[in-house]
Amino acid sequence: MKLAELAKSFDPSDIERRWYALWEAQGYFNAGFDPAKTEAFCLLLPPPNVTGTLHMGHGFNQTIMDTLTRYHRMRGANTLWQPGTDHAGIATQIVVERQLDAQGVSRHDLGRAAFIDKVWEWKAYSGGTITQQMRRLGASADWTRERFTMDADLSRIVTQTFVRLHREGLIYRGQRLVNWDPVLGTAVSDLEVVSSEEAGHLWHIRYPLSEGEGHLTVATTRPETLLGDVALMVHPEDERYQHLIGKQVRLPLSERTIPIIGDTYVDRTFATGCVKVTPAHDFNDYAVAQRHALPLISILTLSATLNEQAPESYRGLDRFVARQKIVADLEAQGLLEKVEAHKLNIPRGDRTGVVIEPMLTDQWFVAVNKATGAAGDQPSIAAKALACVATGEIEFVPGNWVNTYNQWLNNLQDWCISRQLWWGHQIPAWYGSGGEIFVAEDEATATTQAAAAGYHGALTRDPDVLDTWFSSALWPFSTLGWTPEWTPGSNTHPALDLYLPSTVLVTGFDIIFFWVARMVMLTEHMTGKIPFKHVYVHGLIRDAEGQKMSKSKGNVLDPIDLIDGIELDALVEKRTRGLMNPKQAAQIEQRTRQEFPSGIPAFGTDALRFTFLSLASPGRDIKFDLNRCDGYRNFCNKLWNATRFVLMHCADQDLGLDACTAQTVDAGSDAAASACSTQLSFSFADRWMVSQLQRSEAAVAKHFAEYRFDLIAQTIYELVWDTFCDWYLELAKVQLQANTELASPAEVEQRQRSQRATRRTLVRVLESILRLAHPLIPFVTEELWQAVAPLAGRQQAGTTSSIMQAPYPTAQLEKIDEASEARVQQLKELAYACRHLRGEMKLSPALKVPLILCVAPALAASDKTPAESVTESVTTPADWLGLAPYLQALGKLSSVELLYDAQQFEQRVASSGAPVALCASARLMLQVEVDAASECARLLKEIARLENELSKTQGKLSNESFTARAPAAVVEQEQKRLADFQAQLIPLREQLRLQQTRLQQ
RNA sequence: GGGUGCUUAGCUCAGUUGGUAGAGCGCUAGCCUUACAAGCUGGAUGUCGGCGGUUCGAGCCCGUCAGUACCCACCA
Repeated sequence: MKLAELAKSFDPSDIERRWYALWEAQGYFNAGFDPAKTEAFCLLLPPPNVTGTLHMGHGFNQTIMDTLTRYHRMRGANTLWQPGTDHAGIATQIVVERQLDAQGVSRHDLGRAAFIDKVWEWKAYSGGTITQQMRRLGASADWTRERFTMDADLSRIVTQTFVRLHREGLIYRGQRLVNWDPVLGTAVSDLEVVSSEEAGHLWHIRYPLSEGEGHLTVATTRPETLLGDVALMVHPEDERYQHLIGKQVRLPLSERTIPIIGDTYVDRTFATGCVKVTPAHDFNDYAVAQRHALPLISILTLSATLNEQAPESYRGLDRFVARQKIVADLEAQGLLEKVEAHKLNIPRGDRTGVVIEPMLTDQWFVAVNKATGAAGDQPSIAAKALACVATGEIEFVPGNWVNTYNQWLNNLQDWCISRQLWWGHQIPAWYGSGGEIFVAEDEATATTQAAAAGYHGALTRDPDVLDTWFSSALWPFSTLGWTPEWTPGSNTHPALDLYLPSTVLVTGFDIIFFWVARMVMLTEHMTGKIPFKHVYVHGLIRDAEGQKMSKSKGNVLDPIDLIDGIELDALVEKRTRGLMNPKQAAQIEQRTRQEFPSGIPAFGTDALRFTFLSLASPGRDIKFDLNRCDGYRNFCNKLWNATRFVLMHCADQDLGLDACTAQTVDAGSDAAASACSTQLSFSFADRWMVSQLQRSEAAVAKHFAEYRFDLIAQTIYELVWDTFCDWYLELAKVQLQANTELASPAEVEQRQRSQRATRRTLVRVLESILRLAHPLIPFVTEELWQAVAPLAGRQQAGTTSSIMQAPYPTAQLEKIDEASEARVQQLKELAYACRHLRGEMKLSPALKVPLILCVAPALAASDKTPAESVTESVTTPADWLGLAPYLQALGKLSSVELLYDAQQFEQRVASSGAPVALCASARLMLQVEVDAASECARLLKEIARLENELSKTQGKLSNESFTARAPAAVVEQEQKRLADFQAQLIPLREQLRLQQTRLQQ
């Protein structure tokens, strides 16, 4: 590509789609199976809901995964990013049911088969949305291996796993109290219930004693469940009630009498200290009933209306309607003592928002705490999952998430895996007419099993499906083509051999329980392998105020809108469309218009990705700040324009590549290096740039190893902007200036060799930077690399290779050049001193002024030996002369005059009264007329600053315990500072005296 | 009740063996400087939440208090 083709400004939309399509078509994302490669890197995409759309959390999560994948791929590993989607049983079924509702049809009207067909239709319609959006983010997942949890092969593995676990006694069916969603009509797991504090009441109800006068008063938040009470309970040591234990009370509104029992579960200090026991409708009461062998009386139907166990007048009433009627009836009978306002935690289904009802039902469970092994002598799956982390085989990053993981697994109850839904993996269990249970991979096998057991009647398959997370838990091996016959290393299952365990799981903390722990349990048990080696846990993306993004708050950002930009009206429409509560629309609209008065500009994918990465500090949620996006779009533009600069100076120029190819220099061969030296003459600035590059490369490698994406981004940002653009390009401009006044042919020759070296450094450093940055910002780097790589000898002109196939840069520490670094450091300090002086003097940037630079040792007045400073690394007049042209350019100087005689310098200062700055032992004087008064003020300020520093340092050094106990290097450093401050103060005070004299005249 | 974070410039955040407090954005003064005004150059801005301890020395380590956020468990 020629310079002419690189637009003046960077336009992301133009390049993004083009490159993605090409990468995918070329198969660059495909899993690696190269036996010659020693490393393997594998990532599992946490499968998003197949019918979902991309949100900021996905964008963040996937940017991290893609960055890791691209990094390891370029580093030469066999690489697989395994994508796929989840059938998301409950969520998807709800969506389709709502669509049917809108047409006035229920799923029961359709019937199971027709309903499932409808869901598949919906999946076919909307199933590609999220994976298409992932592509917009640049996600380099191997789409040829994309899986869906309900694919035939994955479903088969689900069944096989279920059957095996059942055979091993680790899956069982039983009647238990489970969380029941009465609207959805299914059980849900503990994790799918969210409790939040809501305003309610505490009803104080009198239970008359069966014998004699009096009553006990019970406080309850759920008066309607009174009909299912089987006892009253008091604390056995409660003196108020002790004597009543063993007596009976009459259950109000019912003909039953129930006993009074004692149990230490009761808190004597809360309410009346007397509790009703309703084991069929409360988890704690259920446990009490088990302890006391009490009966269970369920008074609710599965849709939470009162059933035939309730007195006739209540039957058929909804639980909340029944509550009102019961309270009214109690009041009428004088049994309602009082009603108090009371805040309590209400459990709701996380998908439906419906109040969850503990319900006694038959369900399937995974026995997570049951010993495994044929003889029952092996640890439970939960214990094994704990062990994988305890031994360090699986490592959490950041490490403190281990606590969360351990705590959960240590308190784990059996996992209810059956759901009374239609969309999902149907449970492979068949029932005989007498309740016989046959679990098998298919009906034929079940029939055979039944026959063997002596049952020859009809079989009915269990209508229930499995919890979505059951199939998700198998994802690490089900996506890799697992079969029960797999033995590791047998070459029959190459993907499993290479990619199980995967390298790292990248996830938010919210699914450690849902997914991470369950993957560890089931993958370990089924395959004997851990599912992944590292778990990188990242934070949640929040809005600018730190609020969770949610539809109802109307603060959701769509990553695609940040990439493409969106008009205000469209954004408002999007945020207010389809609200559960349409009343919020006005407020959301107002806030949106206030926050984004002109909509959201298009930042492009690279800027968005860079923003995510630079915000990815460990252990922190992320307040997403659009200003950062803006800044990183500017960064992409900076890189773009730096490339324009390099191309402008290097395209069609002699870069010395013929004698000295990129590869041979990389190899560090002496022969190549000597061939180079005849053509190339690298300046200290060139060597400094190369040296800085090595340091950044080493830093990036370290940060990748530690998953510090924020620091990777920061390192690259600083390398590009500060080091390469702000300094090296400016230095290179000086080196590339056409010098027409060279006298001898030898000087001309030397100039050519030097400029050739500079161009070469420009091109090769830029080319390395592009590769270094590619995993973070893939699109702009690819686009620019196409233009730069041929110049750098990395790519043959006219070929179609990609930066994706180029190797990742690694630091060559032998190229670190401390001497050149010291010289550039000195040059920078001199430039800063000039600029600072100019600023203080309020000189126009357009005005070029002469500089007189005194480099004689000016410390004669000090009896201390000047400690070594960077200045002393430049020793010869020739070196000083070498710095002059750079300083002239960087400091906007018309000329640089060097003085080696301090006295002479001081005379010049005295005669002109010009401002002087200090830079280590060098002194700089700008030859400009200054106002003596303002110069005095400036000097006083500077002297005061130095005196303050000086006294701090003196204080330290006069402290004997400091000099005695601090390390020698630290003491030495303080002594050096002291000397420097003293040395600097001398000329400043002299200068001040001079200016004050002028002022008086 | 149990657990985990966080508190550093106006805002968002870095600060990894304890040794001179940083970045971006914003603010401000000035610049169309031959890659970039999505830019360049200069400047201002901090009792590093409070208190106590360890140490020659603490933003960092320890204790404690306060504020704040989240996770788990739910006293009916």
